[in-house]
Amino acid sequence: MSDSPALRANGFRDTWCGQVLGDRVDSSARVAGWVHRRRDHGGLIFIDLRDRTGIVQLVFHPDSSGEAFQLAHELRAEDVLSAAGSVVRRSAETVNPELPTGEVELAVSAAELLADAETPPFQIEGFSGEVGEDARLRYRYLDLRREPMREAMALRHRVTAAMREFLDGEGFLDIETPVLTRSTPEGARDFLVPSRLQQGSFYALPQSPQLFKQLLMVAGFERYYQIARCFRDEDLRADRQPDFTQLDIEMSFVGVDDVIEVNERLLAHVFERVGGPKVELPIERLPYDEAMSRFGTDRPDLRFGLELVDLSDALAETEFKVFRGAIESGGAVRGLNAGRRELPRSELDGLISRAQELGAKGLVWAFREGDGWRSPTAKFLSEGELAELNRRLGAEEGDLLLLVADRRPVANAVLGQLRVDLAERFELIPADDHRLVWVVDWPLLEQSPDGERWEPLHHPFTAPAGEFDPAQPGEARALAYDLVWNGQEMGGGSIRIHRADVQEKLFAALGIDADEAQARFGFLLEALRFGAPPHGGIAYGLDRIVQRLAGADSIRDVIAFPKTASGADALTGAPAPVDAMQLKELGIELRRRGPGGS
RNA sequence: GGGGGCGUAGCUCAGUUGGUUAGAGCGCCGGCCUGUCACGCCGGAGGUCGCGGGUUCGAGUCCCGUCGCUCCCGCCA
Repeated sequence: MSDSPALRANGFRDTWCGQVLGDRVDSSARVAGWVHRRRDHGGLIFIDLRDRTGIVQLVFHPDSSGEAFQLAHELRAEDVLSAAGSVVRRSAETVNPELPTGEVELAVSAAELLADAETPPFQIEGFSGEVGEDARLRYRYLDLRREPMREAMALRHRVTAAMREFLDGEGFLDIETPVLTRSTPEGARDFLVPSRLQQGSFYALPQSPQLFKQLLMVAGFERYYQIARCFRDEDLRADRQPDFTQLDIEMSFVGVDDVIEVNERLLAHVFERVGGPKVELPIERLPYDEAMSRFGTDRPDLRFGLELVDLSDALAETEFKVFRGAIESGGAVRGLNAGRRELPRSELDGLISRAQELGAKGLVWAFREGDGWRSPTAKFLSEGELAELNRRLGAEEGDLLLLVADRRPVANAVLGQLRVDLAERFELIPADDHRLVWVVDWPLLEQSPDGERWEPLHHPFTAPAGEFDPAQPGEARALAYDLVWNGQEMGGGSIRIHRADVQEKLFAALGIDADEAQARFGFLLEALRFGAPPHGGIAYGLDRIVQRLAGADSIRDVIAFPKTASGADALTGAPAPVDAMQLKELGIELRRRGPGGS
């Protein structure tokens, strides 16, 4: 092994691999990194050396340094190497146009093996097919060496850097809030942390810094932001992790338009800085009611049509019991025209299954044929009804029509999702198209599924538009806004209640009596009595934003150390049992789940 | 909590109707090679077919259970 004290005396490197470029020809360079690939020609050895910035080709000649040449012969993938030599221009026929550093190479005169590596469980360089997630997560530190992950992490950094740059320029202060806190009602299940000093009591990890940022407004900071870790103990999805990151923003003395205005400039700045899609300002705003009626969802994907149509009043007199029943019980018949399609019966059945999975009792499919329908349902409808449905759906010969008769929220949810499924199935979504939209004018409250209570659509600190009338809770509108990007929710926020009496009124409407309100949110109500400015803000799902910008399928691909679908960390083995001693200190006893237990 | 998909060499995968010795590519190991860059050529090693049970003369293949990964529904902004 070559041991070069001289090399190390000068430091391990003076140049990043990716920066060994044409302008350094005839100068010396010292690089350090990982052995990406070795091409041993017997009397001449090439090593591709990789660091975070890229790859450079090292050339080892036996006559320039026998010692280094011998070392190069023994190198293996992922060995850690420092090498010094002179940067030389490659001859024209040996230039590698695929490589940014491909016009030059480093003719090595000295090299030192800094660490040797076992054969990695999967290949770091490309061309090994897509590596399975089990292996990637188990050896995440190796997965992170691979180019897509290096790029994702660098992109994520550039995104947060651009966010900080913009917000700093706008006078926002970055202030941290506690991670050990108390449960706040964002709606999700809390992660709990037992207290040792106060046994039987628990901290909750924050689902968002919501209450603390409101307190910061009371404190007079006026403009705050934080790139904040948030925790929600719910099942995972491709775009949901139990711990995730928000860009959290709050401002004082603002209304909806003020918050939106700053945030539009923020988004335009960030996207421009990281080479994201061009953001046309102002971003389109879509009222909640319109989103629901046209797209069946509060997070519509505007990149394609297939809009929903209400058909109820064309069917008021229908003999078809399924439709009639839905309408008479206060529901609706809604439909969409998927365009001229051919689908085998198996796929139509698949659509029905999907509709049922989404909560519908059934799904009517039909193809327009002449003045009527080719459909199992056609025989239940009159000629006049069929003609009118065709007219309303804009159905032309051969168009596939889908109808759902149900309670309005169900009909919307089902058709809203089928609309997206069909757009993907028929490839109706233009590549490289991006549509941002603010969904605004939200209802403040909605009825709980059992119809017993009113619940906030956002959270209970959202300000109502105008006076809140407790006698008409369903009528109230919220000063709230969500940012939707290609049908995915990227962020949401609202103007907050800044008066204690209004906040108390809202708690009451939510069924939280004065005592409970005092116990859970007394500190907030108290703070609001000490001069709280009007304020509002927003929180973005940072992981989702970076995912979209990276074109990744899952937020796991833009998180350095994500959890698996079962909430485990495949690398560290968390969550894991703890010592009996630790439990004892916390005053916690584990009850073993026995055969008769539950 | 429910439904779907997957689990075979280090990695990515193939494996027919249940049939005798389970394959490929890449990687790995050894040898040769002075202009390669997915280097090339020659040779080689490497398997608890996730795990447990069952059916069968015989199971990678069929059945039951279980574990893990993943997608979706519920849940969750």
